[in-house]
Amino acid sequence: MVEELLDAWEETYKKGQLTFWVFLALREGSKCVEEIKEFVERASGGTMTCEEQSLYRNLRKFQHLEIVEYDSKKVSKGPDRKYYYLTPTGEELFRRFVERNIMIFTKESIINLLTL
Amino acid sequence: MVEELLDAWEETYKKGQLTFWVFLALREGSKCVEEIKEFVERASGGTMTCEEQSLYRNLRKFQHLEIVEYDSKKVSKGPDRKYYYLTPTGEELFRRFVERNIMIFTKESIINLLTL
DNA sequence: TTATGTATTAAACATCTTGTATAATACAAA
DNA sequence: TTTGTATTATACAAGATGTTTAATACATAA
Repeated sequence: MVEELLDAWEETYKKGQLTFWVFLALREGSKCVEEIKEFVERASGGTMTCEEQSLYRNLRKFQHLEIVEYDSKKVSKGPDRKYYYLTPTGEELFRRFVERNIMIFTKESIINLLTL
Repeated sequence: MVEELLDAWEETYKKGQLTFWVFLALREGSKCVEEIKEFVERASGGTMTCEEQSLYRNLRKFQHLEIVEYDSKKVSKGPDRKYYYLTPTGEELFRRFVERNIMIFTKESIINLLTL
């Protein structure tokens, strides 16, 4: 019984947190969708996951808000990939967000990513 | 412009986190709705807020799930108040949740509340 | 050239949470 | 009896993510 509650709680808890993780990913350097997804899952120790569709949707929105931009890069196979990065506005937004909110990580691997 | 984005981001970011804060509050000891609200705002350094209606709604749901119960207590003025507390199932749920998820607080005032 | 695979964009629907508003109920105290 | 307060109940709005289904664009292989 506790398992179902736990799953439901976790699912809900993570809603709304993806933006934060995307910013965390892009602060490391520009990344394509696949790399962002990998970053999120790895950096969170597997506790955060996301669908690529959600990333595409978010990134397009962030583009319109002018907080991310991208460069198209050729890769070995298939069509070009878009490598996203934070604009100065995006950087400032993230900085302000972390200043104003309680940010929440107990795993050492994350804490050093939060250094501003 | 950054201000509006920040407000919108924060509003979304906090959705789904109230459950966590309610559990955090009740782990300190049984509390009525008003006290839970005060706890959340104080313990989060003002970064988390919530409406009492949302607490009532959540607590009723938690009751049905048998993760919280309450005792009615007489107070100096007005009708009795319900003082909620975690059931053993609720305690276990919280413990498991914190084990399984990256919990995210940089403010010292919160970190010691997370001690299990 | 044609067919195939992959990245990306798009739109719609479901589910869930919180904010907000509006009522209704229950009960203590003036 | 009237008033104030705690609680329950309902409904709607706003947002986010998961999921599904298509469509578009383009590189590469056959």
